[in-house]
Amino acid sequence: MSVTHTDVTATLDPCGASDHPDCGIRDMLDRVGDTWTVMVVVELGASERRFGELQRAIDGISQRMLTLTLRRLERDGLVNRTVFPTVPAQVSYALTESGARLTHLIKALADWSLAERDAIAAARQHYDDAHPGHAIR
Amino acid sequence: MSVTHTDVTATLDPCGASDHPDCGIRDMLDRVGDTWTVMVVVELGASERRFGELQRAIDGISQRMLTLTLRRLERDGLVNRTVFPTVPAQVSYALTESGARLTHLIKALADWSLAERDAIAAARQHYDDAHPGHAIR
DNA sequence: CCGAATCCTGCTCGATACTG
DNA sequence: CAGTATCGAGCAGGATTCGG
Repeated sequence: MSVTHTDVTATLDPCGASDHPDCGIRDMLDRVGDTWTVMVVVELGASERRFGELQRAIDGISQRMLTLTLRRLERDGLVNRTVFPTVPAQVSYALTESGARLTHLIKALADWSLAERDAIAAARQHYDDAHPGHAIR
Repeated sequence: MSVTHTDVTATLDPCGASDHPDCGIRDMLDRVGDTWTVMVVVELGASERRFGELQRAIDGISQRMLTLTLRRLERDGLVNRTVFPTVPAQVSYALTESGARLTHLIKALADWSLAERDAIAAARQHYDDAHPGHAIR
């Protein structure tokens, strides 16, 4: 009873799923859904970081993916890249204003995940029990 | 100055990027980031739908992906599947309570996307102008 | 009408090695 | 330290076909 699901379509309708396939929101969703983007933004949300610091902080990320992720974020104006002409070179990354706002969105994602995780885990358990051998994934 | 990015790490830290690789939040992010999941949930947020209706409403989705997406949502307890034993069979899908709450999250995503889309488009344009030939993606 | 099964392809990502 | 370049494996996802 508490939850009503009415106004989402109001927001999405002008460029919603029902209409033309590409509406710009997809680009954003792809980024948020990206494994590494979220982690990088969270790290940078804590404080400005250097390349190597990020790589060490984010477990399992490869040089390549860190580079790509940072480039995309930079391109989208969510991260600032600063090069210090020292030897060897030092490069620092920090969130921009837009990046900081992205941070709020990620917080919403995290809150939702934490709130729903138990319910979803239970639902999965129940489903898997009811459908043995039927591996969805 | 309006935007502070402090408490995100507070939320994510207990199972954050800095720590162990898998913390459950990733599962959720993967779903939200999924191309079709969001569209399906938005459609179902408007109203209960049948399989064929969904396929016609969501432009470009294949049978296969619609099936897979719905199965995952069902498994996670976000969608209820109801079979009417008519001939031929009719199957209806509707959001559960949890699914409706997911709807709120998606609204947050959509709001953010709309709010930032112009800034990001401009940033990209600027970046691409400054880095010609350097295709990030 | 709903969906499972099979095949096939392109793209993403990881590993590795090399520059400034 | 901070990247770029290249190659190869794995998997997501489209097309197609068949079953209930």
